[in-house]
Amino acid sequence: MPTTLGTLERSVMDLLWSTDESRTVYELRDLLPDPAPAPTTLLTVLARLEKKGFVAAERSARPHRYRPVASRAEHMAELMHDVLVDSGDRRAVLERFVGGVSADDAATLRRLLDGTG
Amino acid sequence: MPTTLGTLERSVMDLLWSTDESRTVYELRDLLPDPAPAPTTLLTVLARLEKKGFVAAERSARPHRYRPVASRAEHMAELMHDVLVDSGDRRAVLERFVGGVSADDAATLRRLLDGTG
DNA sequence: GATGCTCTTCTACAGAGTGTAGAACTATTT
DNA sequence: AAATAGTTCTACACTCTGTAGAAGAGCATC
Repeated sequence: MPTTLGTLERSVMDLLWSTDESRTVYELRDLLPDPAPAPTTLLTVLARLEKKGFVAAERSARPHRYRPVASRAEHMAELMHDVLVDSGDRRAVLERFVGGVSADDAATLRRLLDGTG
Repeated sequence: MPTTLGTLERSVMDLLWSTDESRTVYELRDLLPDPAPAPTTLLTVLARLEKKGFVAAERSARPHRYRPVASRAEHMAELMHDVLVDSGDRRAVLERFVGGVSADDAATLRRLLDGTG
């Protein structure tokens, strides 16, 4: 099973991540740009996202409600960790990584590492 | 065009990344675990990797020689940057990221940010 | 320079993942 | 019970990847 997201899957996750509320298929459809996919399409996509562990469904509510399992930040940080893990040489990668971030990001990193974050 | 790598594509990149020498299809075939793919299979994969910008081919040599365009560390750092870029909230992601790395990695990060690297 | 050998490109196909949604089914409301 | 709203099942097309044979191109030797 892939851990990556297709374009529609990603759009749906972005919508789910953008609020603390859970969403129904019909709400999602209204939030997606024209031409919005059919509700059945979204339900298929949500079922797949659920199988992949990205969303949880609330099936007691009648239009079922969906919410992300992890926040966007959690997910993104996890992706970065995954990359680091199978990168081979962590130090070399971190060096390149730090060398490539903006001054702002570097400052943020310093604060976070200091616990002054 | 996807920027991700399939399993064989990744195996080939790992081999190319593991040395400074360029490699021919036949060398790669010998380095891959049994049962090794046919040379034509590897040539197809290498052509795709070239199109994706991962490898450069030296076509003057007669068994063509292939080398990675970027080092493994460069590639991995770039992946991490990519994630950060489309993560929405950089600070939140960095916070999660830093919070999740090992003590060793945190120390490495501090050194790199200090320039004591 | 014709013949064979080596190597590359072309073409093809199968399997997985994703976007897409109708048809069939289930639950709710009136 | 009938109508409506919502969900699941099934299906198909397209892309990506792994796979490699067939056909073509370049090279070495007689």
